Amino acid sequence: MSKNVPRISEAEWEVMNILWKKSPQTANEVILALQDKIDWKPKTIRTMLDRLVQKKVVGVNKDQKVYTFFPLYSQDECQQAEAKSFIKRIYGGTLKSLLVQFMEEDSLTEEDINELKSILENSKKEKPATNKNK
Amino acid sequence: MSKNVPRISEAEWEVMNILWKKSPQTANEVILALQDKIDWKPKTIRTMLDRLVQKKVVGVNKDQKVYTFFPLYSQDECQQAEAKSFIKRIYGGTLKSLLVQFMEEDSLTEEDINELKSILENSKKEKPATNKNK
DNA sequence: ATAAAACGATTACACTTGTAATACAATACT
DNA sequence: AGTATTGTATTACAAGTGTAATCGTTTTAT
Repeated sequence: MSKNVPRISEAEWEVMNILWKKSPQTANEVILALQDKIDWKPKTIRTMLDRLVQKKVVGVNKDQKVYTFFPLYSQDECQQAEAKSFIKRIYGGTLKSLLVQFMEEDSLTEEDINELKSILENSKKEKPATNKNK
Repeated sequence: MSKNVPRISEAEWEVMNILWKKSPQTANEVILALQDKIDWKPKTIRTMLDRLVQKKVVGVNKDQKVYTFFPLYSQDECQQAEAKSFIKRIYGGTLKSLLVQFMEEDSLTEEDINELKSILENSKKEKPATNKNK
């Protein structure tokens, strides 16, 4: 069903990733969490938060003196949305070609490969009747 | 060694995809090729081409009366660059998690899965000493 | 109670992107 | 040769993004 997630900019993703790890969080907590990861001024992070709220990707709780923020979409939903459009744009729609490329470039270790294989194995999907349209 | 590819915007990718399919091409050829795919005015496509030239992602041959355009980077290089940054941003760097998600969402058919598996199988990479750092 | 510090709201500003239109030059048609 | 057409160059313009700073208001520490 995937409601359509508003678009999240590159910089905004950094903030979302923090909020998905734990929420709700105050602006300051987010700022601290991002501190070592990215070199942004606190005000900048605050701006990102405000924009995410405007976009309605993040909610605010204004009940306490200090606001807390929390995601309004699951990380999965958002990743899903991005991945779909990304793969379509860059790879003409097939996950396969992405994987092929990673393989060819050998950016995957033997171990990665095994892990991926086992993921695929374990997908003996038990959905005989769950025909969820195309 | 992957020179660093300039950033290609979403709309620009459409144009690049056309040029990678065949090149060089005149602006008009590109316009025709995109015609059914996207609803852009010819002028718009022309703008994209010009911007790609500015960014030095596309080259121009001005020797004939009508210019022809051609990519300055391989499709692989560009996909690589995008995929890397994308996966990092969205999936915290692991291709695995992307795959897992596609699996879970069962957006993959039984056949897709088999195909992916065989890709992984066939990667009995013969590179015993090519230890390419982490 | 004041002063300092933190928080929240508003404003800034340049660059990129999507989406063209206008102006000028070269070609092509009549 | 003159006019229509096509190609190229320049310009436009609003929305989105990266990256904050300023201005009040509320807390907090002295």
